[in-house]
Amino acid sequence: MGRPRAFDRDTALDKALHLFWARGYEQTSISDLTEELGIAPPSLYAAFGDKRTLFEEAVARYEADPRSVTTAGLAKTNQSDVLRTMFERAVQEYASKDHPHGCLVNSAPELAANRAHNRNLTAARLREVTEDAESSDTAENLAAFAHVMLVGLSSYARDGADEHQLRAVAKLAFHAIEVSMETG
Amino acid sequence: MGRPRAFDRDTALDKALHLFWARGYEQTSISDLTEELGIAPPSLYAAFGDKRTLFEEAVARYEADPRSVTTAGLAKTNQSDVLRTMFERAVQEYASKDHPHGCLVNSAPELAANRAHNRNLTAARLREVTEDAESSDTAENLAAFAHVMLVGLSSYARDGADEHQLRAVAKLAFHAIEVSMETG
DNA sequence: ACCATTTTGTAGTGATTGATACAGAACTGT
DNA sequence: ACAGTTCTGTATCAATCACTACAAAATGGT
Repeated sequence: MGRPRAFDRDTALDKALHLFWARGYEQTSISDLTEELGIAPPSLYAAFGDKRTLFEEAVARYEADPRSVTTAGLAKTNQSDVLRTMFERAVQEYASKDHPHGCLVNSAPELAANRAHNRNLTAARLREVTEDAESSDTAENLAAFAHVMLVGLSSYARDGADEHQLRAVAKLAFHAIEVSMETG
Repeated sequence: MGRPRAFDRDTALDKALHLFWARGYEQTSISDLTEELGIAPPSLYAAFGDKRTLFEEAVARYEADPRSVTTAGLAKTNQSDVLRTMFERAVQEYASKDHPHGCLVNSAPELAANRAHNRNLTAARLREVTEDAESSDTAENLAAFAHVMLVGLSSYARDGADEHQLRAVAKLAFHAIEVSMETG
């Protein structure tokens, strides 16, 4: 019913996501968005609501990606695999040339709630797959350490570090985790 | 000569620093600054130049503080002490109630050059205090790991983590470093 | 007392911000 | 063919951005 939309909403959302990813929420203006998406402001507002709503939908799209670092880790069935998978995925993704460097969620100051959610998911998963019951009270600490590392790796990638440099750091971090799990 | 300044330049710079620290460069407007500093725009511009120059001077003031995390670490005379000092200082400072949470340099996207500088200083110091010559080629990796941790801890503190939570993460990180140094 | 110099407060600059009013265009259902 | 609905493009809106023109006020030097 009515005049059909002249652009593809999904690809437009994807372009918006990449803009927010590269520049951040505040630094991305409506002018930037309408130019990049090739549409006029009224079309953008009709399709996505206001700027904040568009940002939230873009973040939701970002987090729904199965390539997501946290999501990939949660699929594993023991603590070591969960965390190694997260680090390796971060190393591969954060410096990728296919999209802006770093992690959208770990870069945006306004996404603290998302970070807390991911950290909680990780902690819950680490508790879930724990075999030795005595190390379960450190699941929160392990998750906190892992996500602190991810934030740091994201920043490092944004500052220009390549995959090789990220991996060198991740290797040290994973070392810490294995030692921690052994000593309980 | 001429009419004397009606405000103290040094305390004004300090207030500006705290505003930038809490909100970031782009998110801090001239209006915010003139209101917080209690002066009118012409006074601000006459005393500090434009916004960017004021920001740079504020950052210089921030980094000149001897309580600075990196500075404190560089004073130590062996690798373990250098890094432990940095972590402990970060844990104490990043969640302090005396000033905005986190680290100004590790939070601002526009301060990548400062981060690289601090990382290089740390790597150089770690190389300098190395006794075992064979572990010297990992000084860059150690420094990179440490500063990735610091960025992550800064973000964690900004997200609301308290000193206790930061210390739990830092303890794991320091564990990683000691293991790495032992295994060469 | 007067001049030169610097700061102050007021008021405003043009540019950009997020968001819209409005009219015409393009579709569907009857 | 026509009504109803939705989208598009132009042309804005008020608010805020970083920044400054201007004149009065406050000093030191002579």
